[in-house]
This record gives sequence, structure tokens and C-alpha cells, in this order.
Amino acid sequence: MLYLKKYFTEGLIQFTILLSLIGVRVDVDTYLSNQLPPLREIILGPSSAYTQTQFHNLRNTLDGYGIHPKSVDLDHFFTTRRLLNQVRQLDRLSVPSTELNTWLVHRETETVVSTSSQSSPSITLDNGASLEDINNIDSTPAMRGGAAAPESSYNLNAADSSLGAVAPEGNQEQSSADGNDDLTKEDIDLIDILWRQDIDLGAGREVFNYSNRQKESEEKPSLLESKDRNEERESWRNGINLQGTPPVDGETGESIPEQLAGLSSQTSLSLQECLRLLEATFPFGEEAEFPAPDVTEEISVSNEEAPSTSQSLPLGSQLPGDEPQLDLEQQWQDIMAIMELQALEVNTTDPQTDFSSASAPNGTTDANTVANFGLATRSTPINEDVSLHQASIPSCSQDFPQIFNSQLDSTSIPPPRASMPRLSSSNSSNINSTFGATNLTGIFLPPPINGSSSNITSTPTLPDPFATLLEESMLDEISLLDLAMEEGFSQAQASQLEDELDSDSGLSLDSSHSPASPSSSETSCSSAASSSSTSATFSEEGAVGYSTDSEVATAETEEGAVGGYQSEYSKLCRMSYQDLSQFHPQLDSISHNHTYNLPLSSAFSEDPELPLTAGKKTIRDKHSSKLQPPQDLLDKHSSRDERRARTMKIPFSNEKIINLPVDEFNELLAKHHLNEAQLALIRDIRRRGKNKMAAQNCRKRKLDAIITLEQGVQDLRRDKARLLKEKMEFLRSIRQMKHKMQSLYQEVFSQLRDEEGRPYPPSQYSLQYSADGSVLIMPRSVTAAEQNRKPEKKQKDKKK
DNA sequence: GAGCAATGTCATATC
DNA sequence: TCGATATGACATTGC
Repeated sequence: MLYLKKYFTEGLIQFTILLSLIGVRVDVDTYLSNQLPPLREIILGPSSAYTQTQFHNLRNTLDGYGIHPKSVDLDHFFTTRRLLNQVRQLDRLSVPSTELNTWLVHRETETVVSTSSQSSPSITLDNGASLEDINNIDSTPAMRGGAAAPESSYNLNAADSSLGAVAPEGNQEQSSADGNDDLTKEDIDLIDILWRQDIDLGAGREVFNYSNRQKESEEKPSLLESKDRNEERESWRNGINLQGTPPVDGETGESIPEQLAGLSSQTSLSLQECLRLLEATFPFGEEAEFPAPDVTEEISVSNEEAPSTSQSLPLGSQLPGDEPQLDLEQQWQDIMAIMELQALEVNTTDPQTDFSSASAPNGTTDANTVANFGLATRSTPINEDVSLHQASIPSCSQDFPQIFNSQLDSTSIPPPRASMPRLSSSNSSNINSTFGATNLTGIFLPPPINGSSSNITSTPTLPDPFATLLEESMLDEISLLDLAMEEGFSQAQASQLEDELDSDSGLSLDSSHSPASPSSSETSCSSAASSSSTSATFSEEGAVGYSTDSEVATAETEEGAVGGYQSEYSKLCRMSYQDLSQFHPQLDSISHNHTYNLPLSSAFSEDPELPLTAGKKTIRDKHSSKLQPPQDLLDKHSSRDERRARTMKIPFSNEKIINLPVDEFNELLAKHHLNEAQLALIRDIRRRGKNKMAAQNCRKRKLDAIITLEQGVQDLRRDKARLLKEKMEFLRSIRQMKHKMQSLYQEVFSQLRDEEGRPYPPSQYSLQYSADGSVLIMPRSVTAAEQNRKPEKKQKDKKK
């Protein structure tokens, strides 16, 4: 019976771990009948709180496994046990934060301790609850042996210890169950001592070897010399070994106990059957925490896609038939590697959590304990709430973002974590592909470093995928700002641009200037020669103090060509001034009364027809003329040439002198008999007059040019702001497209399978987009080689 | 009276 | 070559 429990436990452990790794959560309590002896009782023996269950009743009870597993009393039972165990552990160092929940599932073959022949699920599930429960077997020698080590007994180490203590405890229980209730305390202590000796003598990993284990298991009973146990062993052996031919150890030639040989196949068979029965019995869809996918299929697929672990995890369809000789040790190694990855993920730096070397020898007692495959040596972190059945195993797709990012945006790759390089990418990918297929969240998780994300546990240190996106977004924004800076935009200008774009106000500079309040200078500027068009131009702007159209008309008719030009120039001048004042508000304070818009000296010409020009002066002149004699005003406001012309008694106006065409001017001179002084003065007047107009035109052109430039600058700024805004929108679109592309990439890649149905490891393959739109999956080595060639070609081209 | 801007004038270049 | 025009420089004017 000892072996029965030992290997029974071993199979349970395997399956439990597998279930946990898959992410399947089975609430076993609800599926166990209260009349069914709990599996813990089978493994650990009846507790003092529940001694009514006797081990020898197990078979009968299991055979009569017809009670509905959903029993309310079962919860009460486990609750009672848990509370009792907690009370017992009050004198122990407790690390409450660490909790590792596992389930032990096992299904016996039809002929043995039968559990499968009934209609009810032939799965014996033991809700291990927490290790606190499991560890509470104080009577377990191994636990006492492990007590010498730091109280890491809350991790798998302890679990293993407790589990490993099944055998001795089973001995006790068995003895008790077999009716050896008279087994004295001394006997129990003797058993304890023997087990501890095994531990102290370095019962390490080799004890997992079946031969060793068999020897050990044979040795201990010999010590105990329990005839009943031998008989029971025989019965158990006969029950398990269906073939009846005991296998022979290849090395020693010893006959391996049948139950050991049978266990190999039986274990895998049991696991497979359990998986099937799990699906049939516990529809995954009904359990909210169950991943929907077909577990068996997933395992099978993962088994294929993970060559390194496929042989060691003989699950699925190919398990029993293809590999009857299961190397359980290899399984342990693989699982140990997985757990190490988990430990690396969870247990980062805390040295106290590393009881690997110190506690392992003491903490790992039995050969068939989980501790010996490394869980104990790589103890789980104390401060982490490790719950295997709730573990979120990142899928292999987690590798995709990094790969994708490395292709699209190499700058967004987060720095690798220190603990990760220890893991090979192949292992990790295998693990991911093995266990991560049911975890879709991994698709959206950030890429692990080196493709080695084997986060069996959900660690809070996982980088936030959205953080990457945010970083990328921020980088884009920063790059945009940098671009703006490079293009001569200051940050303030950039913000200003944003404001301008938001307001769409167009011109925003010097907007405080109001054209509706023309200054007196404007009035004076246009007073002499404002035209109707000028009035029309500024009428809507609230022209105040300008000449009336009638006055302007009069002036124009009398000023002739000069007046027409001046009026036009006045208009332009005023426009220019106003436009300029828009950008230079200080110009509003400037008030000038320039006289070149006034009628020229025609009023003072010797021509008698022109004396009336005094009335054609500006409004201000009109107002001032009321106070002063006309002649003085004429002299005062006449130009020098006009005064000279009057002095020299030139017979025609300066207006004619200046504006007449050359031919008419010559004819005019020919008509009048003038002396040299008069002719010279007339030519000077004509020259200066023309030059004056030319200067005015020149200045006007300058102003126009300046205004045009100003407007051009503003237009360019506006266009630039618009382009920047468009660029930002485009960048956002590109970013969104990038993210969509990334998601699609991950989705597509995760669904790709090779000829054997295995997913492509993202660390080795990548999707490449061809020019014609097709997508190819290529080895990364090829891709890297091509990428290396491209720079070479570029360099060659440059050299050419 | 100084400063400033507008304007006029000159010299010169250009057409 | 001359006249018209443009423009820089300077002077003048008015504020």
C-alpha cells in the first residue's frame, strides 16, 4: 500500500502540475463526495480530526464511487481541516503571503483501486487547497526533517516534503489501516528516523530513479518487516501490472517491480484519461476560470511543438502508445525547468527565498516528491502569491510584439531583465508554445526579452504593453516637437500654431489694431487727394475726417494728372499705412501732414486762371484759411518750386510743367517766350516734380513690397502650421495602423502551424511582407542575412 | 531742441 | 545719347 500511495501521489503530482500549468482550475472540493475519503486522506493519512476514515476502506469507497461529488459537507470537512491545520501551525514560522495551490488528480486503471469503472468521474481530485494544508502533516517525518531547513515549507519544497512524506505516513496509516493500530509511537519514531536518515544521507535527485526508489521502497518495508504490507504490495503489484511480466532493469538486471513499470505507462495513461474525463466531467465552458480550448489537444500540440519537452511530457494521443517507457525523470527535469523559469520570474533577488542548496537536501525527502525535480531547490518566492492553477502563462505570442517591434520600431524594445538571459529562447518558446496557447492575453502583452517569457506566474513586474504604446506615442510627439524645432519653430511657436490652428483665425498678429479708428495722420494723408475710390475703400472701415467725394472730385479735376496720381498714391499710401500699422501698432500714434498731396503751385502760378486753387486745399487748410489771409496761406503751404515759379513769373502751373508729356511740354515752352532763368527753373521744377513722384512711387513700392513680404511670411506660417497639424494627424494614423498591424501580426503568427501542426517559434521565424502584398514566413536567420546585405549594397552604391 | 517719420531733393543707375 | 524712371542718400518739414 505504501507503493500504491507513493506512485499514486506521483501521478497526481504530475497531473496537478500539468493542470496548473495549463491554467485549468479545478475546484475539486465540489466534486468530491463526503463519503469518499479525500485524496489527502489517501496520501497523507487520516488526520486526528477525521480519524474515522480508515485507509483500508479506501478501496471499498473508491469502488463505490457512486456518490455525487457535489456535497456541501465536503466543504465543511475541508474547512475544518484547514482551520485545524492553521491552529497547528501557530507554533510555526508562517509565511502567509506565499500560497501555492495545486490539485492532485489521478485516475487509476480499471483493475486497481478502481475509480474509473463507475459512471462518476474516475478522477480522484484532491483539492490541495494551500500548502498550509498540506504541510500540516506534523506527523510526517519528512516534514520534520525538512524543518531543519528554513521554513520554506510553504513553497513547493514544503509541498514536496509533505507529499514525499506520504510513504512513511502511509506506512503509519497503512499500519493503522491494516489494523495495526497497536503500532507504537516508537515504531513511528523509528520510521521517522529512517526517513530522516535518507534525507540526511543526501537522498537527492537520484532517489527519483525508479530503481533507486524501488530499492528504497523495498528497503524500508524490509525494515519494517510488515507482512501485511508485503501482502498488500503483492496485491497491488498484481493489480497494476496487467501484463504480468515484470520488467527488468536494463542496467542492473533486477526485476523492476511491476507497479513501477506499470506506473510509467499508467501514469501517462492516467493523465490522458484524466484529461479526457476532465473535459467530459467538468466542461470547461461551465467553469468560468477554465480556458475554453481543448486541453488535451493543446497539450498534444504543445508536445509536438516543443521538441525538448515533447519526449518528457508524453501527453495526448501519442503518449501511451508511442512511448511506453516514459522517462519520468526527464519529465521532472522539464517541469523543473518550467518551475525554474517561474521562480526566476517571481523570485528575483530576495536571497531569503532561495533555499535551493541549503534546504533542498533536508526539505526534499522522498524520491517521488516534487521537490526533487527542482521546485524545492528553486523555491518559490515567499512574498508572491503563487497559485499555479491561476497562473497566467504567457503565450508564445508574447514574443511577437518584440519581434514585430524589432522590425518596425527597434527603438521601442525595452531593456532585458537581468534574470531572463539565463533562459534559452528555445526552452522558453517551447514552454510558451506548450502552455501559453490558451492564454490570449499574452498576445497583448509586451514581448519578453529574448523570447524567453515563461512567466508561469503572473508577476506584477510584467511590462505594461500600453506603456510601450504610450512611450511610442510620446516619442512621436517629441519627435514632432523636435521637428518643429528643427524647422525653426520654438516650442512657444508650436503651441501658438496649435492655437492658431484651433481658432482658424488666420492672421493673428497685431490684431489689436483696429482699422476703424484711423488716426489724424491718415486723414491728413488723404485729405488732399483722396479719390472716390479711396473713400469707397475706407468707407467700410469708418473713414472719419476724409474729404467728401465732391471735394475730391473738384480737386481731381483741378489737379490734373498730378492730382490723379496723388490720389491714387494716397489711396495706396493709406492702405499701405494701414496695413503696415496692423503689424506696427505704434504707427497709430504718428500723425503727419505731408504736403506733397497738396495741389502744386498752380494756385500761385502766374496764370490768372489758377488763383481759385486756394479753395481746393485740404480741409485743414480750409479751416486754417478762415483764420489767415489767403495769400499768406498760399505762400506758406506752397512748395519751394511753386514759390520760385511765382517769383520767376512762370506763365503756367507746375502741374503742367511736371505732368505734360515731353512733346506738349516743348510746345508749351515754344509758345511762351521765356528767358534762360525761367526755362531752367521750369526744367528743374519738372525734374524735381517727376523725381518727387518717382520717390513717392518708390516708397510706395517699398511699402507694398514690405507688406507683401509680411503677408507672405504669414501665409507661410499658416501653411506650415496646417502642415504640422496634418503631420500630427498622419502620425497618429500611422501609429494606430502600426498597432493594428502589430495585433494582426501576432494573431496571424500565433495561428500559423508548420507541417506537423506545431506553431512556429517566434524567435526563429518572422513574417515578411513582399511587395506584391503576400506574406511569407521566413526564418529569422534569412531575414537577418538579407538585412545585413542591404547595408552592404548601400555602401557599395555609395562607393559607386 | 532732439528725435522721428514723412517728404523732398539730389545723384546716380537703369531702361 | 537723351529722357524717363528707380533708388539710395540726404535734407527738409512737421509733429
